Amino acid sequence: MENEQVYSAKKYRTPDGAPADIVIFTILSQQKQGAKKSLPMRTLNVLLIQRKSWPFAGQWALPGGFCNETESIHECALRELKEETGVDGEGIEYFNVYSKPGRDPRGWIISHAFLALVNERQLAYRQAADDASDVKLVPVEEALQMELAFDHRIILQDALQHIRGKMLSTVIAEQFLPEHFTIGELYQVIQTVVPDFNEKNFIRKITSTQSRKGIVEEVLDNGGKPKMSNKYSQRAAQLYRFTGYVPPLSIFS
Amino acid sequence: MENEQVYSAKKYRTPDGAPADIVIFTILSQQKQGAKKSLPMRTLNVLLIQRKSWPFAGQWALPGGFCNETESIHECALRELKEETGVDGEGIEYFNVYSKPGRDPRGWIISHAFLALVNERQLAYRQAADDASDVKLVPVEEALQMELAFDHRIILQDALQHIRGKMLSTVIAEQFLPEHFTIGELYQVIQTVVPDFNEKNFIRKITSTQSRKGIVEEVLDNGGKPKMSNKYSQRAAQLYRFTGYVPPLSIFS
DNA sequence: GTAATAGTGTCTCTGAGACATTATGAC
DNA sequence: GTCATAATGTCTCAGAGACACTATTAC
Repeated sequence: MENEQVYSAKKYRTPDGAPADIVIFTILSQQKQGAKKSLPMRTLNVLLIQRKSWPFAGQWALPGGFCNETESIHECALRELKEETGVDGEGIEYFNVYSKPGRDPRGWIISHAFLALVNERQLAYRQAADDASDVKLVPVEEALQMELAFDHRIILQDALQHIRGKMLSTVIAEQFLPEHFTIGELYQVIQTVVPDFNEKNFIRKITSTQSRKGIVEEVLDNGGKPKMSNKYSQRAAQLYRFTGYVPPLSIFS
Repeated sequence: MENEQVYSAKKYRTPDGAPADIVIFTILSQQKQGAKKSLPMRTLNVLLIQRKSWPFAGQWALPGGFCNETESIHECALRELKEETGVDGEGIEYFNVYSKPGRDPRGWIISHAFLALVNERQLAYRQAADDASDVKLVPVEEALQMELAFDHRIILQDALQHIRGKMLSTVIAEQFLPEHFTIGELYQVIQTVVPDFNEKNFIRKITSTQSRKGIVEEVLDNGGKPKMSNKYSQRAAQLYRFTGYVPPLSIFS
């Protein structure tokens, strides 16, 4: 049996590595100046590292690293996320593989791309990892203009498209929100990721429309009264939380 | 540079192979007996091959094969599909990677799973390929009960879940249909893949509902009159085709 | 008062759901 | 006439869209 394994494994040219690359998205908030209480400016950012060794030394790239034999690629991505950002993420998702011959000058290297949505607050302790001389958050629009290492621009584009679809069809917005949030915050998060998103009576649809009822629910305080927040406005807004329910989607309705 | 490549590539333990496995779905139709003209029984089937060599010799498995250095994994999957079924498929889709340590007794082998939807008619010339002693189509429900090689049962389960989501959110039903089809056929194809699918006034929704208008369009004959078909019924039914339009989906409407 | 956001009232028109009903045409 | 499927009629009620209006409260 051991013989057979060796035989089979060495018969052909084998890949030179199977890394996981992670597109780590976060939303940065910036207090609008002038206004005292107002909804912040939010921007979708992506975490990039500056490579310090060949190939593409000095260029910016997505964080990632090679997978070991003893872990699955998913575990590898979690490990890299932890190393790169200090985040114990659960919300990572695999979305594509990149294997075009010649994509990596080091050889035949098949990259597995993940995306992670990380709350700005969780990124407080981020630091440069072993093979990066620097780490920074870059607004996605800006990152897409940069000359990233490898095929990382393509990966970023794909990730962005993927996250946009997910933002509207699932409840991943919760990754960017505190546990309790106002409808205004939710709306703003969706718009930050999907700029085209524009729903007129959003509060009504999300809170009282029959078919979507159950996506969010109101948060009550000890006395059974709705919890409110006036963090962003003079008039306090009601707080909601996600229930975990996701309505089924169908183009055939 | 050449030195650096070799250095980098040989520094670590590298994978022993990166295959593509393909879940090939097809719908088989069976004339109902008794009735002369009636909609056929349709069953979702998956193509399996019987392995003739170690490991899992004699067991049934998904078709697939190892990727070469000179091709992307996507190209590899297309090649395997062609070899296995003779189909020049365009409609293949990558959906997941399987890399759990120990999943393949031959070593560290990371499998990339694709799915293909193939029309029953295109499968006419299928034949056993090099590393398979037999090929057959198995109803998915049955295949899920079988002891498949490797982690192929899991892969099949994931593929099935994936195709069900896609069937309702995109227009992949067209892969299973002739160019011109009746609303009844479309309905039946959807139901074959998604047994729970049950829409009451389907014909109205698909043909006259504003928001879905444009998914299908009527087919006209030379004289500008709607084309009809009475293949499945005494009363002729109108024929439609897909336009390629897919309405956007959102849980926030 | 003003600013900035939260939330409601009201009207129209589309369309989903539920069925019953009618249409067609080979046999 | 029968059978099997195709298609329409009709009613109700949910809900999307538009947009003006009111509410709250720190400053």
